[in-house]
Amino acid sequence: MEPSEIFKKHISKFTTLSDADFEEVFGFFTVHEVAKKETLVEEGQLCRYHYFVLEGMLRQFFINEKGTEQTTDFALETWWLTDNIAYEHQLASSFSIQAVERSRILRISRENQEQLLQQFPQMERYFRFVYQRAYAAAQMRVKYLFSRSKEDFYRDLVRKYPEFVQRVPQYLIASFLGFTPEYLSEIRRKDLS
Amino acid sequence: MEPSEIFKKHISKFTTLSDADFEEVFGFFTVHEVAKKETLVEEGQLCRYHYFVLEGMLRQFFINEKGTEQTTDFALETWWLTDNIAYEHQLASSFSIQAVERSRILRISRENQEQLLQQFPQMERYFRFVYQRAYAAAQMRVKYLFSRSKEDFYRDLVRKYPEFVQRVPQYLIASFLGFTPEYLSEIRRKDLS
DNA sequence: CGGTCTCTTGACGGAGTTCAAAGCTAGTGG
DNA sequence: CCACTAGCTTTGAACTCCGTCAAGAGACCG
Repeated sequence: MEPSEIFKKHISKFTTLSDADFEEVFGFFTVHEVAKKETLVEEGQLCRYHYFVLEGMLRQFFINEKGTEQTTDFALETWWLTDNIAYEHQLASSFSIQAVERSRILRISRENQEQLLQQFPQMERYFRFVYQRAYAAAQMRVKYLFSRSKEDFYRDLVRKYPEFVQRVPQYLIASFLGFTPEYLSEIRRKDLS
Repeated sequence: MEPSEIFKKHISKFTTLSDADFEEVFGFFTVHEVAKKETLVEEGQLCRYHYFVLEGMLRQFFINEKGTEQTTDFALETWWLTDNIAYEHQLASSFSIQAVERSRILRISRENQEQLLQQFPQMERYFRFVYQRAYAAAQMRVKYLFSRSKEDFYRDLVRKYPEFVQRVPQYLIASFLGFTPEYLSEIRRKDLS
């Protein structure tokens, strides 16, 4: 499917735009191919763009005090991703963003997004939904982080998103769930017997 | 300060409304006094409203598997709070919401909020900012939860928000940081010597 | 096939929990 | 306005989950 088609389909879930308007709106974005493990944002650098995943998968992570990568988020098809604070105020980013797989994405700069919203106020509604949904997901994530043991994190993930667990290497699963690959290994061993 | 004044001041940070429009917008909300420990939303029940804190403090929590309250969020003056998923889709709530202190709040129902947004599209911009900010805060929260020990959680909180730590009982601090009151006590003892 | 990622195994240690009991404090009613 | 009590906070001992370190076994890519 064409990038514009994917994006149009997503927008039309939340707001209405004429075909002519959509063409113009789409002009604010650029399409990019990114290779597996390619970095889009580097922790500590400016975060200039907001990313929309057309195909593939991005992840957000930071380097913790022990010097290991802690993954905080994955973005799959039709999800937006950026370091919101760094993007909004054009500050140094607290996270890196990297492609997990070969991906196709849309990208928009801070200035373009602001201009887009000025010119097409209907897009305020679209982004209101996008942020509301993302916030709701983050709220549930926090609840989840507090409600279960690390062992349960893994078991639940396997039960709810088996294809995702297949799609992603184990060390990233461990990094996302906040524990060591060694411990993940131990859980998996238990599951076999 | 008058409720309408507090709210108007907040709205005007993000969008512009004429005085006449503001009057009408304000009509979609109702003002309420809530007593200390009064419950606004009960886990498992419908979450009918979105709350805006004028004065005082609300908290959001759930009952974890061990049967103890886990606080996930506090909302102070000018912050919005609700269970976003339950509110948006009018489903059973995953959280309870309770007043920590005697508070004054604004309240809007799901239907009214939708109608408000239809009638005053400028308010889409306002809520877009509200959710964007809340999402950004939640994103940093997740990073934070992964990057420090529980001992550091407490130390950082005291350093960054000493008035807040004074304002709230210790068992709520422990519940918010995700550890036991006993362990909090142990940390405090260390700090004295 | 050779080397570099990735995953597994096991021994040990420490941060944080649990349980039980005692000391404190603040709000309530008399 | 004082006294009583329920609810908060502190202590200490035993225990557990999970991280660390080190080393070996697979697996995948050029």
